[in-house]
Amino acid sequence: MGIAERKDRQRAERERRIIAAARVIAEREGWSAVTIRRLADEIEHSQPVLYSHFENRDAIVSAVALEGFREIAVALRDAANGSTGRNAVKNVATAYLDFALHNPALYQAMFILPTDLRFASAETKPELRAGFEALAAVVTPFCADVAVATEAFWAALHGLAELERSGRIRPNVRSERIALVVRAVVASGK
Amino acid sequence: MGIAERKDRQRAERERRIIAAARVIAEREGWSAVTIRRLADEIEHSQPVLYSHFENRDAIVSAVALEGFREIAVALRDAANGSTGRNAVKNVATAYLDFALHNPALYQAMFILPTDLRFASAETKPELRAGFEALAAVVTPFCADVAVATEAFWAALHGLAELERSGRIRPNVRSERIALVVRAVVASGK
DNA sequence: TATGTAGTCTAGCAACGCTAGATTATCTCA
DNA sequence: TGAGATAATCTAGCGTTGCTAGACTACATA
Repeated sequence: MGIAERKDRQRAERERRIIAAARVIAEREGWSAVTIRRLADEIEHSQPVLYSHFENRDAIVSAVALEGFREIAVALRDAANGSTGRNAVKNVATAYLDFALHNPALYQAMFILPTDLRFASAETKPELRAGFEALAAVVTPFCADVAVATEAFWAALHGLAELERSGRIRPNVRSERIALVVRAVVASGK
Repeated sequence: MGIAERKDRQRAERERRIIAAARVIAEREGWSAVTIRRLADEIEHSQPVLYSHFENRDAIVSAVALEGFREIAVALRDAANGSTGRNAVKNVATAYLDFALHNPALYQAMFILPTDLRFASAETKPELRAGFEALAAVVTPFCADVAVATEAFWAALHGLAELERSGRIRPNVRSERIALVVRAVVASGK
């Protein structure tokens, strides 16, 4: 009987719609506009239904964040593809900032809002590793301790994204800052 | 008559107590525990009194953040004092991370939570400039475009602080990452 | 056709930021 | 000194939030 399967499919589809609605509302009106009641309206069900999918509101944010980690990994890999050495570093750095600044709410879910995602440990989900590894890949040719260098590279990019997003550094010299970071990564190698 | 002066003093003292209470609670239990009712209890007044001091809850966070900007400027200047060149860069970088990681709630108010503070423009308050200038001072010997280099240096430090605070990078290799950033700043000069 | 089970909804709790309007304390001036 | 104006403060409550207990409904099994 395919009844159970159909129900499973419908349930999964509903969950997808919750996550998609949360993301759209967050990107359009900010995360404070993403309320349980609003999401319930959006999927045309009552509020308790949301709690049969997610433990609480934070878990919904986490689900959106996870989507973001999958997407940024793809974006970074794409950016690295076809180029090597210094150019690869620059392309990846630029892609990272583009991603962060074009999807501010998504990036916020990934890095700012409280989530239950685990990092930097053995049980870190592969989705969360993928982006890090894309950064590591382009950094590798230039350094001895890849792990440390990648963490520093990542931190620089995250800092640039956050400070620019919150209006603390000048938007019009972004490429100069990127150039500086790229030069630092490349120079640290020799 | 000193009556008006006494009242002004008492009012200022009460405002100080509100800010101090907010900071203590935030540092102990997180910013979500900092509610208007809780602060009103703490200063032994009713809630509306708080709104005679601050426009809304965000303004209280901003006041705490401003305190943080004053303190970090002092910490960075102290760290730079007495050393020069490469050592000064390293001391300031270390002091920045120590400050951020020892006062997580304060740092969060300064950089993460929504506030009405203005940055990177003509009417930026001097308190907000001071820290930036302390960073600029130690970077200056090593670069042509000081403004851009300082922004990048700041971004790297902020990224390191944030990623470590949120458990995304390994705490036990902090000094290696700092060394790398310092090397990058120094190398970018020549 | 009766019974058990999953799924969903209605209704409401406690806590939140914030505020209108009543109340109390303080100052001014005849 | 006492009456009226002004300023400071409080009580009480609005609308909204995340979350949930308990009622209800639809469906599968016997």
